[in-house]
Amino acid sequence: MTTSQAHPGPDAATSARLNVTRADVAARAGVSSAVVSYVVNGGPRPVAATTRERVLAAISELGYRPNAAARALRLGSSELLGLILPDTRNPFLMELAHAVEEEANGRGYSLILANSGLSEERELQQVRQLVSRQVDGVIAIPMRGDTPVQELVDAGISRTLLAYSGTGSPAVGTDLVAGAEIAVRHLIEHGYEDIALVIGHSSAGHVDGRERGWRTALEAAALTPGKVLRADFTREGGYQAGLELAAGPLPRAVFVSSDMQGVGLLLALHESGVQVPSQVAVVSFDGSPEAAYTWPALTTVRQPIEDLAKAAVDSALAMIERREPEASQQFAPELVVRQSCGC
Amino acid sequence: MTTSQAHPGPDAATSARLNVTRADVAARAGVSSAVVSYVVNGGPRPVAATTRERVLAAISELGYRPNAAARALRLGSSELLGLILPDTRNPFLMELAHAVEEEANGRGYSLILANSGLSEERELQQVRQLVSRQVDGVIAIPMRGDTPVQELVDAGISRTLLAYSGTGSPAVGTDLVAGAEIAVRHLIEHGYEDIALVIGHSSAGHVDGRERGWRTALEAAALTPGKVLRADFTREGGYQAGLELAAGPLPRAVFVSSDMQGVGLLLALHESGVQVPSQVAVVSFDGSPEAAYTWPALTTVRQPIEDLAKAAVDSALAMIERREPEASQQFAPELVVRQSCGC
DNA sequence: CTGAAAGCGCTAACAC
DNA sequence: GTGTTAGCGCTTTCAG
Repeated sequence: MTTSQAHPGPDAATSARLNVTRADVAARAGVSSAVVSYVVNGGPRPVAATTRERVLAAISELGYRPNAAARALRLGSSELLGLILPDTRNPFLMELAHAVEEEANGRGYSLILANSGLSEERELQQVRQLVSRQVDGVIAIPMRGDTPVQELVDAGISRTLLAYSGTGSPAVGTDLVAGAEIAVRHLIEHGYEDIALVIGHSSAGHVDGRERGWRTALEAAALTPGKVLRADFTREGGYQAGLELAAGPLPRAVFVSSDMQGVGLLLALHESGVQVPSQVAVVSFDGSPEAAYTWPALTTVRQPIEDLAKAAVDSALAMIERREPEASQQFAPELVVRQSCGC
Repeated sequence: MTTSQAHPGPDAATSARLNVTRADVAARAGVSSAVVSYVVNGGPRPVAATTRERVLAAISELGYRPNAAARALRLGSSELLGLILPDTRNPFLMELAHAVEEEANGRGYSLILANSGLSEERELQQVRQLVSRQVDGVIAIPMRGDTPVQELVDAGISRTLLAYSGTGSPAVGTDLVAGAEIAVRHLIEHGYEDIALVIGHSSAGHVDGRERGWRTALEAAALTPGKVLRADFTREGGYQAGLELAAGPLPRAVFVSSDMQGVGLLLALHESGVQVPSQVAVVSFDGSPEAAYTWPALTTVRQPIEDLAKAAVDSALAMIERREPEASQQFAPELVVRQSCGC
């Protein structure tokens, strides 16, 4: 194994074998370890300028990096956030995860990514794992059951729920009802009257805001709600819905509750020889990048991902600092007009 | 703040205020903290069955979760892996990340996701952050410069490079040359002779394996290499390449080096009124799910994501345990035939 | 402005 | 089979 030879780093003898500690730095700088602490953390006590110089020099000569585990143990705070998502392969969720990561990093926190794989049991395992790891907060898109969230509450851990509002914990989300209304109103302005809906499977006792918005927009225009197709929030789900749509009497337009489903629906329609938008117009939801590259490009309602991420991290950190829940927040989505609607 | 009231969890008084420690469990079970350690970790010393029962009971009554920071400090091992990717929004990379996460979780490791955002400076920051956090190993798709990797070497941290082979660290990757050859041979079997290439921008002193494979397959069939288009590995990059292709004299087929580019290319071709596959046939590379839902569906060369993820985690852990680098590994990709090639 | 030292929760060597 | 205890690297109070 070749180690550093002619490269400008810490000297090989020191770095070859493991950890440079605060004591090493202190010795090299001829100060106590407390002083090293003060300069590394910029406090809590002031340090003379010349001493600071010597310490900084020692740090870089030795290639010293503070040990976060020790710090976490001492402080009871790991500066780690957990992010639990139902599916880390969903492109929209990954956009979100990316934005959350940026936001968290910008505030000195790292992110542990955890995938609940759409199973509540898995979600519970992940929560426990995160609790064990002393994360300071958790941001989650939770499953329906609330045992996992309850464990966070019990552990006294900051948590904020993304997308779905929950059980007494602050939630940050997009206004789904408003988003669906925007989409459907746009379709209505095109003059379409028979407007179908593609949405997820209904979970007991809860009607998705997008379904409500679709319905209210239609009723407000004195139109009768069209066909409702329920499918998974996946490309395959949308594909199946598309086949079903193509089989029956065609609606004039469809509001599809996610871009992924929209992509699948488009394929099914193509394969069935149905023209979009001339025979069936489509508006979808989410605003993932993928939707801009379909044929025809999808008109979609964009969720304000940056806002969501920022608000979620804000909320989690506020709760960490003040140890009490924040208020929930909803953000307004926005229509992105492309070709699939007939524009 | 409402805490647990009528729910079957740890009793409220204990859990409302922070951490249950090993000592609490020991006291409640009437044993020493060492014994608690033995039952939690299943060793290193045996424990009598009845004692174990009492300890387990105390653990669940108190809702005790071991403190990973303390454990990490003591053991010098955090059971954390860092994954550094150039772009956490790239769907192919996310598939990979997902697979790595599954694999790591299955072996008791959690994953810290870090995004280098295609900048070497950012990559270096991320590496330092991970070193600080005492990650046991790092899996990375590194940028070209090797300072960041060198810092890992200096810190004595296990590292394995994904995709691009590097500077003395073990690398796990797909055999790009073979993959490109498979794609191009398939196009040749269709009888196409003028076969273009869409690939990334060439970086100094390095020819992408896919370019080499494209060339050798063509030469082996005594065909002259067609046009080479260089573009970003993004949908937009592929779109630009597609416009350029549509403008000039059309090749009979194109090998596109990534599905994302393929998606963009398809859109540009549609917009330009070029028929796929009848006028131009397309085969792309990666095997992302997205490629199955384009119109027409993309024939693509699938990278063996699961194998890559497993090998990368294996390699990282082997290095952690044995403290010496593993050998590099290459995996064979596989052709997924769909419609864009003319099949 | 700087030093000494206690202690965060855990593991494992060593005693019994 | 179980108990005692040192010490991992860090922060911070309390003395100088």
